[in-house]
Amino acid sequence: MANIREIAKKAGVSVTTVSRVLNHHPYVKEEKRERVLKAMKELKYTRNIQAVHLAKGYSNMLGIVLPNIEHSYFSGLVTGMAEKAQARGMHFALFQTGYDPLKEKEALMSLKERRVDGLIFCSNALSDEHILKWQEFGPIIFCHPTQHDTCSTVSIAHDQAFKEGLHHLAACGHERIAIVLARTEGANSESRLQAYQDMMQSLGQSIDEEWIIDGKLSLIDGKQLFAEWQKMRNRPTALFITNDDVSAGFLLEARRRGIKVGESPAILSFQYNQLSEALGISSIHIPLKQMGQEAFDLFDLALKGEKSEKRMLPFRLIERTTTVLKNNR
Amino acid sequence: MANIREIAKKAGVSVTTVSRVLNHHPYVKEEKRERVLKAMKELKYTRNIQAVHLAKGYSNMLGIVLPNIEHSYFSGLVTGMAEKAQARGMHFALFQTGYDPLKEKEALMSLKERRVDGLIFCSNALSDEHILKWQEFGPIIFCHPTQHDTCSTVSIAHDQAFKEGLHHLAACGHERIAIVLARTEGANSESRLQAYQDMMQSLGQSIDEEWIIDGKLSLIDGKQLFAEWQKMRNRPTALFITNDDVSAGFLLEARRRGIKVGESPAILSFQYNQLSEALGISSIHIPLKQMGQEAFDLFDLALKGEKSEKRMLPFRLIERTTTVLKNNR
DNA sequence: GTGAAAGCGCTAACAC
DNA sequence: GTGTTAGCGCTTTCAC
Repeated sequence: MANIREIAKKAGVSVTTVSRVLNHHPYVKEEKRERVLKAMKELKYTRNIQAVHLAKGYSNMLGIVLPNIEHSYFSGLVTGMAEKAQARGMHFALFQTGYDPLKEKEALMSLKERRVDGLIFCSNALSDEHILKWQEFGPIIFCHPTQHDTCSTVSIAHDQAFKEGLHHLAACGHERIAIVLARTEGANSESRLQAYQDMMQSLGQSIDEEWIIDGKLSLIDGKQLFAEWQKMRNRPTALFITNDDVSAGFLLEARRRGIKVGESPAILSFQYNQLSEALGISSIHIPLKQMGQEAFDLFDLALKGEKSEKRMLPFRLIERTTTVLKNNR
Repeated sequence: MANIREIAKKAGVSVTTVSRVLNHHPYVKEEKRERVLKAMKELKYTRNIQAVHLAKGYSNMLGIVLPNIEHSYFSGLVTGMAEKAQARGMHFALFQTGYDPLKEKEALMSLKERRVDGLIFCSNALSDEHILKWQEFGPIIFCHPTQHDTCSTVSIAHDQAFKEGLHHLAACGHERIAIVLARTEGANSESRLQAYQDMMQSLGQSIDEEWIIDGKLSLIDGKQLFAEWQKMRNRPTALFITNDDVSAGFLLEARRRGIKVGESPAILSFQYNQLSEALGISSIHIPLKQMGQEAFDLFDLALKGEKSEKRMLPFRLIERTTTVLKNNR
């Protein structure tokens, strides 16, 4: 593979001139530019991007850290980021963590090693503080709210959305409400638990510990959840499920067993993907693609040295068939 | 950020020795090694991976080329590849093409630029010949069968699977069978069309051009497909759908309208993901994750200079509720 | 075992 | 406008 020196020799110019042509520097005589271009074509030259990056001190590469790309929540985010990245001529690497802190650490190491110019974190097994210590090596963006003001974040107002969801269920006449989370130790979980407790208290309803369910992520988990719900001693009349795939699994299993979801059990979901739409599941819509796009924008701004920014995206509760006004007998 | 020279100075050794320590070269006196290690710790040293890659001439990076990560087929493949890549200490970049040949070209350029060491192609808007011309710059693996023997491939026996599917539908008593493809110009489409025509001929059934449907990719497309099916003048009794998401959309829409899928319409699907399983859709199971893993293995072997290899994975037709023996009245 | 020095391929002062 | 040259940070040959 030809390099810049060979091109220079062939075109009878210096390497600087070749470099100038390569980088569209204005001060190159047209005649020389053409000789260089010709030489490049003849030698089928392509610049070695690694050398460029080493010399320039960046990698033009974004790292996206997420638990699992098979989950529609994350693939939705990635799609938004990828669109923007592509438009900006930037590439990206995926770091799948499976919520493993060690894997997150590896992503952080890649930042320090300069494999990537920055990271967008959609996974947070490590604490925010810990992650943000690595900011000295490049921008880090979160897709969840955090109180640390040194980093940019984009998210919806999770606790507000969560409260609104609970209110909706209460307004439908439910008091015995369960919540279903992906992970109780997640970034949003604590404030959600608080909101849940507050709401239940205001309903004058004591919480059965069975009603706080976690570790539910997939369609299969949702199917299983239905079975578990049926077996509960103190069965809730409504489930607030923070993930569309789980909700879909629940609903499909209910239907399969001939049980209608709506009055009881009612389910309210989060995220709003194609599947929950097709199934008519009431859900709180998160604009995932937009969120991904804005996460990239924030990353790009941070690269340019702009100061950090917290962006809050709108959410929307969409009532479908799985939450209806309950006949309180 | 400290570099190797500063470490050398601090430890009172040469850069060579530092490099040896970094690369676990055996010939370093224990005492010096410890001094170096100490200096690295004190200066919080991390090697600049770009410099390493430039010097070594590789990037330790795999490029995965696919149309769209939001599609479960591709995220399934990626999951398999990512597992293996991670275990091998290799990173990967995603190239989403949306079936756009220009985007595929960009991935090929990244190979030539040495941004990635090789590519796994799960998208093929460009012809195989065209893509394989770029092999001089690094290994290229296909996830579809190809007659070119210079590259490694992993896939299931698509046409055989397709034939088996058609036979199954015929055995259920169907003669008026439609096929639903993602794209008629895809890699497998030609042989599928041939198999379809052969089968229909052997059933003594002429093909209505309405029965060859393409451009169906998503759940929404599947819902719409159901509506289209209902409006057909010459309505087929069975649809062979080459994609689980489309099948699921079709089935859900049918159910919503109170129409039972099984005898007519019957649907047979391809891929077998969680959703089609939950819905009880008859489907031809493709071991996606394994396919991804083996694709990576082949890539790794190719990097090591091993000769190319064609791997064929087993498929399995799983009968569920959407194909049943038809009462031919 | 160890170090000097010549790369890897490109960029960007700086001088002309 | 153009060329010389010193980096970017690491690896690796070669001599000792």
